[in-house]
Amino acid sequence: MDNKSKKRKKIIEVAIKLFVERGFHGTPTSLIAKEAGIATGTLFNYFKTKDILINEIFMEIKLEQKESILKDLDGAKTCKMKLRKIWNNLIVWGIENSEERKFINYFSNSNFISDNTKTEIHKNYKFLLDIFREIIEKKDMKNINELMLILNFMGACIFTAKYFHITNENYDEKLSDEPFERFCKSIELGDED
Amino acid sequence: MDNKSKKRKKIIEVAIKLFVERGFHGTPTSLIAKEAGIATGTLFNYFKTKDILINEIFMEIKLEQKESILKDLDGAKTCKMKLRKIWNNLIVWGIENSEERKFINYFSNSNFISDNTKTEIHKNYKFLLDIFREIIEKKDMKNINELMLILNFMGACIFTAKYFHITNENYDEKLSDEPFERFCKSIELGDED
DNA sequence: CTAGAAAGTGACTAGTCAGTCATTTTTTAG
DNA sequence: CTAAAAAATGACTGACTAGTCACTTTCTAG
Repeated sequence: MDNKSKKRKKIIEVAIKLFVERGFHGTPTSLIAKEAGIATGTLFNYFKTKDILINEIFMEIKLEQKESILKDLDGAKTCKMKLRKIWNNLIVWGIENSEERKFINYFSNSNFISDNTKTEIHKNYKFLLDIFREIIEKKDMKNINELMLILNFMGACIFTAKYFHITNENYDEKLSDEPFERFCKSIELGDED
Repeated sequence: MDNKSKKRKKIIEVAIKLFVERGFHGTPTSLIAKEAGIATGTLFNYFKTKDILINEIFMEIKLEQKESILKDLDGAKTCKMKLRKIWNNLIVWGIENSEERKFINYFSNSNFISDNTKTEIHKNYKFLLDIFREIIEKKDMKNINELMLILNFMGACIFTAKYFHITNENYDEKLSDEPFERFCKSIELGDED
């Protein structure tokens, strides 16, 4: 990686940490620059405004998160295997990228992230819908509410992740599998599906 | 209610809205005062500092939320009836108190809320633990992880609520009951339990 | 080496903010 | 009514901030 990319990465890294710790307006650009080891003016060579900075950070994290979620998904043959892969990938990403996870959690519903950014990300997360549509079709769950089902899955997954954040325990795939199996049981998704 | 309580309530009401819209540091005390129809100095007669203001708001909302969750819980005889009551109460509270819900969602994990406030609230939410301990005992689920079970329930409930926030549909208890029944099925909690 | 381009710098500007306090207005009690 | 207490006011202070820009340093291509 060239010097410029490195510096850019460093800015983003410290900005994530500071924004999570102190909020958007609570974090002076001068402090971000100082922590990144550059002058204030230099920061604005990389990001035109503070608003653009936080939006680009948000976008980049969400795209990285997406890549992590999709990792090794091709190897999963059945729907249940796919869901388990996503489940584990998402939780592990949150544990291994703690600051990024907090950043997303904190700013997802804030007005600092523009509608434009939110729309762009939404497009990039359509893949989740496709996976669930496959399940609904295969299991012939005609009457189920699609969005409700996805939210159920995400809720179960995110709150399982929360368990590991709260307790600070190392990730235990066997323990994490219990709520996953409960979720599958609740929609009668078997190993063969 | 006397004039002082009314004015205090008005300050809290507009502060919630503004904090959600603009963040903590993005909301000047002068603006809060203006929107509440008082002078800046008056605001500080009611709340000694801006920090105290946001912490008191957080505390009051959480206590109101608790009261709502517990409403009519005495009438529920079985464990499942209790859970269903909590489930509905929590979702309805979030729909009827949209700004308060957003405020809690936004600031729960922020550093603007002091550890003191967080600890105090934690004490006030122990009742949830008791209800789940009763279920675990009754259903003889010795090997289940207590915290994980509670988080599963909360996740399912909160993300079902999210469905209604996203779609902006009116609350449909029948639709909401589907994920609730799925949750019960997943832990084999029947109507008789 | 050199000269022009690119990157970096930080003092500075114009504006903002939390909280104060001397003063005014309103309320209360006799 | 009156006088003292309580509540409200808003101009003001000292501190801070996003973003600029004239200047310096570093890099690059010939």
